Amino acid sequence: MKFPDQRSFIVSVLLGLIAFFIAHTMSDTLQPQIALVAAICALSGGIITSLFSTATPEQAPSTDIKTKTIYVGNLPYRANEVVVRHLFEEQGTVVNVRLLKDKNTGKRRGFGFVEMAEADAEKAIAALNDREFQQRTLKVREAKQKQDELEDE
DNA sequence: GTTGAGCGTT
Repeated sequence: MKFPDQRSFIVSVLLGLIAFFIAHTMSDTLQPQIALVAAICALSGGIITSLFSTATPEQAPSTDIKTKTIYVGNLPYRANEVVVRHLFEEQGTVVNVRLLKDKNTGKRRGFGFVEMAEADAEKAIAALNDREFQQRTLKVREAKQKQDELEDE
């Protein structure tokens, strides 16, 4: 039998041993069997805890899908996130949309990022790049990686 | 209220 969470198993064993020694040092006033019972209780308690802690190994399936971030440039300033999301949803499921605004003025800067599932993202890039959108020709590329994300891989 | 190449905010 393999423990899914080895760390909590080790912890439970250590707790059992500690409980055993504590009970053993007091065994002149206690029955020797009580020390053994205490150790078993601590050990089984730890095992049950470790089993429950790994009872939910799977996360939300939506966060498990491989997603790709798409750069969208040359957007009209008046375009909002809802409209952009709608445009990309023609090609697949949109996970997230971010249109960058100026930090100080809060005005839109005319480009943004759309996050989609990998397969949908490829489709969307091919279908929407150089496409007319509100009198403007969109620039749709695969986004460059952020600095923070370079460390993960 | 304006502008127009670009790759980054909670």
